[in-house]
Amino acid sequence: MHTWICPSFEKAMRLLAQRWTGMIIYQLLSGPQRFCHMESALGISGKVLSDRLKDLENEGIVKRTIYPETPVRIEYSLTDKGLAFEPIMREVERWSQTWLPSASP
Amino acid sequence: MHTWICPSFEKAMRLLAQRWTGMIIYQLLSGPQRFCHMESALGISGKVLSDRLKDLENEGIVKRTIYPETPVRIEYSLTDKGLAFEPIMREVERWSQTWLPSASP
DNA sequence: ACAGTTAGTTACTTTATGTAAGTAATTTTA
DNA sequence: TAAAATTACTTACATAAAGTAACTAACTGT
Repeated sequence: MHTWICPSFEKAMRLLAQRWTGMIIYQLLSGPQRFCHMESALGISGKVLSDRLKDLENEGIVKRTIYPETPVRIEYSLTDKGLAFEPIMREVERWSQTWLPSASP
Repeated sequence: MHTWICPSFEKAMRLLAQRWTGMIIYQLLSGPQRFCHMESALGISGKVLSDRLKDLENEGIVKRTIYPETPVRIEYSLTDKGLAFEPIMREVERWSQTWLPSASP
């Protein structure tokens, strides 16, 4: 059994270990976005994006806002809890730039 | 198509989005460890741990050292590339402590 | 000799992810 | 005005990844 790792930390890691979760949060760090924009920006399928956004909404990380314009516009954005991922993303960025230099063309 | 996200960043995220990868790195940040110790500390199955350690070795994040004692001892440790994950883990820890306070008993 | 440990592997099941097409409500274009 | 496109999804199905449990092989301690 394993009881020696902090459960909060474990849960956070489990979130990030869900495929696409991190990329979705990173994508939303650049501002509120619509479903189909995220779909093409990330190269993710509608099904998985839909699932992930629902999960992230349930976790209180993403907020779904309906603008009842005509046509209706639905935007996804980060809550404070989601915005607080920024330092993590910055460190991932730093690590990747140091240790995974882009391949030569 | 999606070409606007840095490929290095994407690769780093894909690493972390592999289940257990983050937890294994975190576990090894506390020092070199043997297979069966990690197995029980993380509550991961031997099969998956074996797979992940192989992947991480190929990525140059984990080093496998054989001590030809009797009986033979095999230890897994982080390379510099692996140790450089520490700031990321610290930020994940910080986020989790702020936003995922442990449930009441 | 027998049970236990270590570092795995193998076979099989379950879950997660990906792919492609479909839908319903609009809106733009010919 | 009919046909095509867009948005925000869902559904059905295929494949890949993870989990479970049992097994192996080499040793070791009792």
